[in-house]
Amino acid sequence: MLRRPTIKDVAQRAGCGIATVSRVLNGQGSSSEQTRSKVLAAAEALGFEFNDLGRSLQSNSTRTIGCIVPSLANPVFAEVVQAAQAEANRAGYQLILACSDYDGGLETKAIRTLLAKQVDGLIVTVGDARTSEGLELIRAKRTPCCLVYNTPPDNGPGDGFAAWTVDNRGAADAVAEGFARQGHSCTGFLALEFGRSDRSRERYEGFVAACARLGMAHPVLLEIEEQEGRLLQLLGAMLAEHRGITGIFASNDYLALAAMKAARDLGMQVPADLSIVGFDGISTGLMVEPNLSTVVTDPKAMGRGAAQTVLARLAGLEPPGRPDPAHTFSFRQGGSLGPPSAGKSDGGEAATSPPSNQ
Amino acid sequence: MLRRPTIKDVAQRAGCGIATVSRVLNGQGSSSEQTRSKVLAAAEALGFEFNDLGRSLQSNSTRTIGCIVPSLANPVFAEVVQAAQAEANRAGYQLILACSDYDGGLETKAIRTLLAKQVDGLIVTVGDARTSEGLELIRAKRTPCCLVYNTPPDNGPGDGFAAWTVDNRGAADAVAEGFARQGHSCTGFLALEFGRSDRSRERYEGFVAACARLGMAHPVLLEIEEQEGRLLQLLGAMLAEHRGITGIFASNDYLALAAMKAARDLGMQVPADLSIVGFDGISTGLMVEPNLSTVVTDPKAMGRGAAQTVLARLAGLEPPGRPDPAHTFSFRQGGSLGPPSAGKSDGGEAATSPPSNQ
DNA sequence: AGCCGCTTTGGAAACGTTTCCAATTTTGAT
DNA sequence: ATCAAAATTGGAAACGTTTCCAAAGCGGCT
Repeated sequence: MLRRPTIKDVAQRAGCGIATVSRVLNGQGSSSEQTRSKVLAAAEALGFEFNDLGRSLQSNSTRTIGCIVPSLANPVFAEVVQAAQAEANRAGYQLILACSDYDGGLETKAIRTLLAKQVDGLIVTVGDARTSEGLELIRAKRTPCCLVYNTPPDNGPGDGFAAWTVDNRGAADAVAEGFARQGHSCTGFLALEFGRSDRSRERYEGFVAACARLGMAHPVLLEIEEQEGRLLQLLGAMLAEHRGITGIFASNDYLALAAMKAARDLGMQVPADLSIVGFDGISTGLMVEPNLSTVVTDPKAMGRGAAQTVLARLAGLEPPGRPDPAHTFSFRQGGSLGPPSAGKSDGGEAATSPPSNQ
Repeated sequence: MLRRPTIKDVAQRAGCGIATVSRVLNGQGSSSEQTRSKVLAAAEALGFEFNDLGRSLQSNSTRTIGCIVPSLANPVFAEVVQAAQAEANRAGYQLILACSDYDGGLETKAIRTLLAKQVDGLIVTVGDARTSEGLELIRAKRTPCCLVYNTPPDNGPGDGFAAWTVDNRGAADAVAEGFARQGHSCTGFLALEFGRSDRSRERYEGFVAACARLGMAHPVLLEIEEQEGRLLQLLGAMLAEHRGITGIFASNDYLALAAMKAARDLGMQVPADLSIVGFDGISTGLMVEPNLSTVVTDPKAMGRGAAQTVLARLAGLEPPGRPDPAHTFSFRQGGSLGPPSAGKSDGGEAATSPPSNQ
């Protein structure tokens, strides 16, 4: 009595064929009242539950959607996953999750594994949509897929993929304008794992372009490597090295918050000595003093949208329309962005407009 | 050319039997150099990849572990999942994730679905281990399972399950001592979705017992329902209603942080007018001013431990030893816990001193 | 040449399900 | 009663894989 009962066991106990059991238990085809009750009784008595493997093998569909994100430590992705899952469940699909840990090798491996498991669709955030091997695999297998927080490039593996994403360049532009409005000219861009996230790269490029457009100095790229622990010291060293910087644009809110803490620990005032702007709009940003200025995005909407896109494709329907890029983000002015204090506000190209208010 | 190539196609192209292809591609059994290269060439040419469904059906193992947590919005569970996933991957297993959204019905459904998918093992945090239907299903199917953050009861569905958990009562005791040491006597316990989390209940019960032991007043239970939005107002109303309270123990850090913000918005000083202690030790707690006093737990260790326990059972090995309950948490004294200000510090039964300030 | 033992090979069964189809039973109308 | 139509039923194939087992190939030994 170790083995789980199969449909055969039910058939035997009910004294009928397996086809009949299948029909009764799935409520399809016709069956007499008498057989129906016998089958039901047998299934009940044995505690029978279907085995999805046989089912999926036969039906060529697993009612399963794979989802790959860099990490759940970032609440943005946690929300994406949560929303995608809710949406998938509503449609009777299950989500299989994998995290790539910002590692291209793991990313590829995860995609390969999920494809082997015959997921019906995929929702994916890759490190770099221009070079991802995993996307090649997905394309080769023609599995419906939607990118999240990645911009599909014009060529390369990601070309032609559906995507729900944020207008990183536009958002970076808004941030630059925010800095300019407060009278900043000399800024830095803070990124973690810069090479492993095309989002980060796009934000940086957009910021660089916007700074140029606004006559601000070319932003200093502050790239740090490690995640745990030493972040504070690294940041301290960088701020010490680049004294002229009056504002920092961090590629995500976690970094921005860490930078705020580091600045405080270094005896600097935010925003008087150093303004900080983040990206994502995680809720923690609203809990700190001063509030974090940031680019607010809607990860739930992204996850939901991506899921709907994949599900629509699976159902043969029209995918939902995607939002106007300009509405994929909003700049939230918080207390962490203010005019640079007199002592620090330096020349640069923007010296013409001194801070005026507040 | 729509259909994905199967092992049969490879066999045909290589001019051999499917058994041979299976052996070559899996590197098992013997095969001549000549056949090997022909098979490899054919597989390569066709872009063949194994279909895990057939494989799993045959081998009666999916190399898949199911994981169910209430929500990913809580970073504690995000970390649990992350750690469990890393551990599972190391052992060649894949994690299938489902979130129950703190809903018993969804929880049962998710467990049923994962069992139907023939997961080899399960890592689960249920709402209430004493009554969970899902645990019954798992038990009936004899699927190896480890609880996380649940205490297996002496009877009921969870009885006898392995578990990696925190000593909630012990931790609540430490919190009560923390309050007592600072001179608090009249406290409140703040819980969200109280009935849906046996962790919350244990913390409350432990806190009640400890308060009694320490001669403090019976804590007021502040239970709020909604998650989004109105939390601030609700909290405000409660604090206004229970003026005598000088300290709040929140059942998790999110609530604690929200409470801190609410207190501030109400013009109260933390900790002078109101001390706040949380539970979990999420990193955000260290970023706010003042620091959040909290019970620090190690969700990564829990996730890792639970995964190891399940994996060991699958491999027929001894499960790893579980930590001494006393070491499953540590009380972190932060700035949000201090002595009550003179005006508010009241005596004994709390009714004796009417609210005085603000 | 004959035989033994080793390597290599492929047919076939099995895993649990759905579904086609043909066979059987029931129903209803004459 | 008879017959056609409709309802019910179960055998068998199919999904893609692994593995058992018997057969075939082959080298070297007497």
